[in-house]
Amino acid sequence: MVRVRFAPSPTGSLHIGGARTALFNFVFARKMGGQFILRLDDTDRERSLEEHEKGIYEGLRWLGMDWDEGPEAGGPYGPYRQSERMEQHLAAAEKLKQSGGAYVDDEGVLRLRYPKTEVIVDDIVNGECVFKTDALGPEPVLLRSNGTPTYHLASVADDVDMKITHIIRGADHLTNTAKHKLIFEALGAPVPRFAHLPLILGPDGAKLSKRNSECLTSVGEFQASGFLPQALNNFLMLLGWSHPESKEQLSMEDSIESFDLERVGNTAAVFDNNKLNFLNSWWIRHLPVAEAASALEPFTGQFREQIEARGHDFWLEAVDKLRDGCANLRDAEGLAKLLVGDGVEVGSDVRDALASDSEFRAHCRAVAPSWSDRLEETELDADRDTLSPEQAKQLTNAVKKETGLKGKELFKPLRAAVTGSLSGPDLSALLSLTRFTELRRRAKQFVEAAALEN
RNA sequence: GUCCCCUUCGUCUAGAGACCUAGGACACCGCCCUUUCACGGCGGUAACAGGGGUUCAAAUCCCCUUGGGGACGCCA
Repeated sequence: MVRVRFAPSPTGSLHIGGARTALFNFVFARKMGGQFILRLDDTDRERSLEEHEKGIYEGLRWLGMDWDEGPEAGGPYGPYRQSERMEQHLAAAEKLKQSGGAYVDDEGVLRLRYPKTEVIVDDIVNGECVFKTDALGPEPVLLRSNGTPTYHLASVADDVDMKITHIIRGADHLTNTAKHKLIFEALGAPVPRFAHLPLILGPDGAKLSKRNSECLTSVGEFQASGFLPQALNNFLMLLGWSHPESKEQLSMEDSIESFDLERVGNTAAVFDNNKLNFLNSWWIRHLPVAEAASALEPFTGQFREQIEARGHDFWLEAVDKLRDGCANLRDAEGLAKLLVGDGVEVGSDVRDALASDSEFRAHCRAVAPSWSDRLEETELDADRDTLSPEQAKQLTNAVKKETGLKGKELFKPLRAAVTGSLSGPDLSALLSLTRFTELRRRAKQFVEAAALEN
C-alpha cells in the first residue's frame, strides 16, 4: 500500500512550490490507490502560526486535494501535528542513543552519528546520488539543548511511525535525504523510496521565492488574482512532468489517470506566466458553464449586486456567450460593467483613434448618430427590457444600410458606442444582454464624444 | 569554498543509440475563418552549451570544460 505525505511547515502561506509538491504526492497516491497524508511539520514553535495552518488547508482544498489522514481529519497514525508528537520523537531519540546511532556531544545536544563514509540515495527522479558523509556538513542535531526534537528527527520518526512508503519532496531536500536515510537505518526501519522534484525557478532563474516580485508565489495570491484552481493545477502538473501522449490541457482526473513518477524530469523549471495565463483562459472557456459562472461571479466587484439583481439565468447566459472575452477571472468586473454599468466612459484607445485616425472619426460620426436614432425609434415589447437577438441584428443592419459601412468600419464605431472601447467581448451577444435604456444612454454619450474630438 | 544535481527553441517539454531534416505546447509573426472582439484552423521564426571519446550509427552512453541551480543551522 502506497502511503505518501505532504508535510508543510505552517510558518508561511502555502507556497506555489509546496502546492506542486502536494499535488504530485496527491496525484501519485490517487493513481496508486494509496493514501495521501497531511502532516504539519511545526516543530519550530516560534514561527508556526495557526493562521498559516488554516491557509494550508484552504489552499489545498481550493486546488481540489483532499487527504486521507491529517491534523483535523485524524487517522490511525495520529496525531498529525509534529508538535503533538514529542513523545514519539523522544522515544526515537532514545532508541538512537541506545543503538549508538546518535550521541550527546560536548554541548549537550543529541547528534546523529555518521556510521560510514558514504551514503547512496537511490532517487526515483535523479537516480543514484552518492554523498560522502564528510561533505554533508556537521552531524545533524537531533535534539536541541532544550530537549526538543529538530526537523530531522521528527520528520524521520514520523515517516517511520506513519508507515510512509514514498517521500516526494523538492530537490532542495536531496542532501537532507542522505542524512535522513542514515536515521532510518539507525532506527532499524525500512527506508522509503525517494523522489526529489526539480525546483521551480523564478523568471530570474533563481529559486522561486516571495522576494521574486515578478510573479506571484502563494496559492492565495493566485486565487485572489483571478486564477482557476484547474489552471494552476494543470500548470503545476506540466512543470517537471509531461503527459505520455503530450496532452496539455489536463484535469485532475486526467493527471491522476496518467501520472507516473518515472516520467518526472529532473531539470529545474522556470515559472512561465504566459503558459499559466493561457491555461487559465482555456479553463475559463472550457469549464461547464455553471462552474465558470460561479467562478467568475465573485470577481464582478462593484457590479456584483446589480448582476445578482438581474438573476441567475441572466448571468449564466452572459457567461455562456461572453466568457471568451475573459482570460482571467478578474476580467469579470469589466464584463459586468459592460453588462450593467451606468454609462460607459470613452476609453483612451477610442479617444486616441478619434484624434489620430480621420477615417475612424468619420465612421464614428456616421455610425453613432445613426445607431442612436435607430435605438430611439425602437419600441421594446412590454415584457422585456433588452433587445431580442433578432432586433439587435435588425438594428445593426439598419445602421449598415444607412451608413453604407460594413465589417470593421461598421463594428468598430458601433463597439465604441456600446462599450466605449475598441475591443471586448462579442458585440451581438452584448446587445441583447445589456438593458435597452442603457444602450440608448451610451449611444447618446458617444455621439457627443465623437462630435467633440478633432 | 566544499558537496550534490542539472544543461534540447525565449519558456515548459518530447526524446531510453539508427524512426531526428529534432516533435508538441506557450509566447511572437503571417494568412484563413469571422459584418465586430475573441475562439478556432493553417503556416513561419526559433534549440540538442562546448570539446573529446565509445559505436557501423549519439540529442541519447562515458570523460572534461562552461553555464545554471541546490545544499552545507540547536529553520523546516
